[in-house]
Amino acid sequence: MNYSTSEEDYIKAIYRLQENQSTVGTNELAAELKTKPASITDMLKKLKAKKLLHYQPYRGFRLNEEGTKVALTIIRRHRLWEYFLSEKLKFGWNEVHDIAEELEHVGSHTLIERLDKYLGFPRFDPHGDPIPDPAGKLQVVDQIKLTELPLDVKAKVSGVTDQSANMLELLKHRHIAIGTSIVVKKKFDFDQSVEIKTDRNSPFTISEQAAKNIYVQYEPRS
Amino acid sequence: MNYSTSEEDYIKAIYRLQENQSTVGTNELAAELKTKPASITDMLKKLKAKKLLHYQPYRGFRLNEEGTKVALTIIRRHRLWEYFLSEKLKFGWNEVHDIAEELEHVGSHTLIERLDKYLGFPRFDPHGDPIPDPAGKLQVVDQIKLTELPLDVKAKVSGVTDQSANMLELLKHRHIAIGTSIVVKKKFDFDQSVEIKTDRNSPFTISEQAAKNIYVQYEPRS
DNA sequence: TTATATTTTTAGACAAAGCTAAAAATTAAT
DNA sequence: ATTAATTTTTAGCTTTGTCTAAAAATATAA
Ligand SMILES: [Mn+2]
Ligand SMILES: [Mn+2]
Ligand SMILES: [Mn+2]
Ligand SMILES: [Mn+2]
Repeated sequence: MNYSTSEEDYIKAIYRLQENQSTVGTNELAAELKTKPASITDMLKKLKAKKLLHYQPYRGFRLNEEGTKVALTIIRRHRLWEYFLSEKLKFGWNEVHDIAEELEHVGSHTLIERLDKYLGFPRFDPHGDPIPDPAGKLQVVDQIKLTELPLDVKAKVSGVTDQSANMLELLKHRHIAIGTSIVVKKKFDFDQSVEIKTDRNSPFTISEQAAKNIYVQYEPRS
Repeated sequence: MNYSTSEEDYIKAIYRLQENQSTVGTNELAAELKTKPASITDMLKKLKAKKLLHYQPYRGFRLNEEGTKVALTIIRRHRLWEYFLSEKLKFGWNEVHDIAEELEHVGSHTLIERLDKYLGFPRFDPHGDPIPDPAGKLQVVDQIKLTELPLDVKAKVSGVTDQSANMLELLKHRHIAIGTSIVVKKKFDFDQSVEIKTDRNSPFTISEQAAKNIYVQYEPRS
């Protein structure tokens, strides 16, 4: 089957939202895609007709097996292009997303497989997110939130959940990137903020809000 | 200004057609784009409203300066991607066109400039066609048709006009590619067919139809 | 358990891009 | 100079994907 750019973006957004919740709502998806709820209902009918999701009017929706597979191939394309842009064209990790958002819709199967090979079969994109394999299997990563890391244990930054411009700016300012070594020196119970130490900086404090969006792994990367 | 995928394909097709003739017709463009004449008329009105071409109903049309500039930036994107696909991803020169036809519509300006740099500022695409520079200037190439090459003068294949699958198959079979050294041994006045000799083959004959689509240059490449 | 608020769907419109069939203009042929 | 053939445009319909405003369903609160 072949899907339109719009359909692909909807599928991808539903996948993203249903990772946390068990079922996705209309308003929520409308906000995610910056469209209006009415448009969501329309598209849901089409995607249901194409048997990509379970959907009971008023009851919310969820991708089925086929829909999930489609989502993962789009995510694969997206993340491979992000890797290309960052690794080969030297874009900053905060610049790659928007361009990949367009490139991901170029359909050719061979294109993606050759790109993958050319890039050396990378397993993580520049944001630390795993790249699904050709069959749509996702690497399981043993990463934990920075807020869950025990005191004085050295770990490496492996991913960032919130990839908004604001968050990326904060990380850039603190010289935190994928691979940065990091140790939590203190947690303040008052506001859950954490004091951390990286190789390149003297200790500093970041908010809980920031910390819970940063993922780390114990030393050896899987 | 920003143009839709359709608009870009129309502009590019008009550019291609008006290279030979002074003015382009509706049926002609419809054939080129595999659409119906009525659709052409509709789109022409839009492009005229956007001031990209001269157009008098029933009288034909032609890109103006602005339209030509737009056409050349699309062609630039197309040919840079073709070069990438062929050079980096090892696609055959007969496979790159269709994929580039999609990639060319990804708009980011920086993307194209960085891609250009990454590729080492190539000046010709895999079919031997010149890549417009960032300002939209086209290399002038001193190439002539194989039919115009004098007898026994060594030249190099520099381009192919007809890039249909059939033509490319013929060239592949004869081991003719961009850069191949070639000498015309004889021209048959009866049907204008030419006998040629390449490095890798004993002499053989090709039709006028094929020969006039092959362009060659005298030894030093500009 | 009614009343109120929120969420979701429906109804009706619109712009982009395409098509078919019919009308109009232009060109070519008697 | 008519008539015939060809080219081009117009009129009217269709499909996607979007929107606003109103109606319906569900959830929350008094
Ligand atoms: Mn996208
Ligand atoms: Mn990413
Ligand atoms: Mn195209
Ligand atoms: Mn080409």
